[in-house]
Amino acid sequence: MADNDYIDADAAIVEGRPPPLRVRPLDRGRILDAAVAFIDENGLAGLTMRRLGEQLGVEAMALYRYVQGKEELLDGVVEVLVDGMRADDEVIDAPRDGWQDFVQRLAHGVRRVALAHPKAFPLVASRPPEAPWLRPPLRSLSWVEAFLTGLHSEGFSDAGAVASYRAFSSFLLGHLLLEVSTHGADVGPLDVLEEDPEPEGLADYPVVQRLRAELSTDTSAVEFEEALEELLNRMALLRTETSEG
Amino acid sequence: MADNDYIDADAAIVEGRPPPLRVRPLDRGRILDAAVAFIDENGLAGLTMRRLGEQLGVEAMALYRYVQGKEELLDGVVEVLVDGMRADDEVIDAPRDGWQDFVQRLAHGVRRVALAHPKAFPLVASRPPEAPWLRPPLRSLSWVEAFLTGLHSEGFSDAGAVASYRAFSSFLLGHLLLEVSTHGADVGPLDVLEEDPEPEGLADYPVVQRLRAELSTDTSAVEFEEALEELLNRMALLRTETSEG
DNA sequence: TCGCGGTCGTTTACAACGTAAACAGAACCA
DNA sequence: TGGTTCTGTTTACGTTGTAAACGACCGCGA
Repeated sequence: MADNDYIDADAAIVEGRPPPLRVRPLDRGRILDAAVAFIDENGLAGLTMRRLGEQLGVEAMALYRYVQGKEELLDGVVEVLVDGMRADDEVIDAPRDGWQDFVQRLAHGVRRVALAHPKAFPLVASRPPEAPWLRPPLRSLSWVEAFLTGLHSEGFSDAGAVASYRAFSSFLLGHLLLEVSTHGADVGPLDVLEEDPEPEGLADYPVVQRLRAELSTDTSAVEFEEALEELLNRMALLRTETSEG
Repeated sequence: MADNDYIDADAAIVEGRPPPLRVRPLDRGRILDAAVAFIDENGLAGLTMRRLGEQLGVEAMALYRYVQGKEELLDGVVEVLVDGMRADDEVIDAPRDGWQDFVQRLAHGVRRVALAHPKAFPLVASRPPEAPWLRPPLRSLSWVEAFLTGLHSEGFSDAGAVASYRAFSSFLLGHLLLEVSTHGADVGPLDVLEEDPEPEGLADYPVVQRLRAELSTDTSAVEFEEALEELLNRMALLRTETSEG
């Protein structure tokens, strides 16, 4: 497509303008961001090397200079999301108002990203971890380091910190995937989610039919907070344990 | 491929044998079972209409008489798994030794399937639910009906039963996906998981490096039981609540 | 016995995909 | 100026999901 939309670099130079470098040099970061945006809009299944290139004004093969292939591109998307979980308003790398506040801020950072990218978040959960000591969704070394160091500095034992890491992981995974799954998760090629679905097949399931409204209402926000509170209670127990199991 | 490996039906009939119907008539159930087996062996990414047909001794297009397409096939796989969660030794459709035992048996039924099919289980978690009142992983009407009815018969209020359903769902999702993700989840085309990975990049992450062994050890079995116990405690509170939030 | 629709699987075909390899223009450094 | 490098394009190939036409077998009524 790009055939003569190059900028005349020579003309620019003689006029004293800074060299415009064509249109824009393209780099791994831009590609990854574009991929996230694409998934947000079109769903994971719609992501294609060719279409992603098109969105960047470039041919598909151009991407291969910055990512090894599609698999690595998806890993990069996960990387972007995981890193994005920390870039909150403030730095949240270390506890400042106690470990409970620390953990709360981390949890909300993760949730914010999950809700911002509901169609991409399942990737964070389902891609195989790159090391056995990294579990989704906190699957980056710096994340885990920050988490363990933070708890450690607040009086957690090694075992208590590790146990907390696991409890925190499964808490986030369960609640956020559930929340995100109601709000357009995986989604096939191009799916049209019908709004108010079949009231027919429910005949054999009277209880579901009766509680259909309650089951459909989205209470995930308060549930998240309540469950987070419980997690903190559990972690408080882990903190004061001397031995462990 | 099948060109003359048809059985001579006439010869069979004159000899009094039952009509052999070629080799085997192929049906939706066999296709779905084969798909599950295929994912177990080769991973989700390796599943292909052609390869699945090949495994069934049939051309790819033959499958299209029983499933609409690949999307519907994957939905069928989820269906098989979800149904398989109930087919335990005993029927677990109703409480018999109290609701706690009931919930425990359900949980272990789900866990058994997740561990039996670690590469397929993420499908149960990440496919979009077919109705807003069904949440993964208990995403079938009969499952939810059994769950709610069971709790209801044990003294749970409507709101308490629904809240329990949600807590149960996110509990299962979190713990089982975490467990399964360490044991070969999504996995790309054909991936060779290295065993003992890079000890190099850990230089900047001393705490992770020091706790690397603890982080890698698999304690999911006991964690599952402990967290299940906590869930039961939470549900016990839900049961005795008169009003709700 | 004949034929005739129905069922089941195959064959052929095509657009779209991921990606290797060769290429071409711009940028840079001598 | 003339390579060398950097960046994106072009071309090409094998694989995928799937529509459409086809053909072999079955069971049937005449």
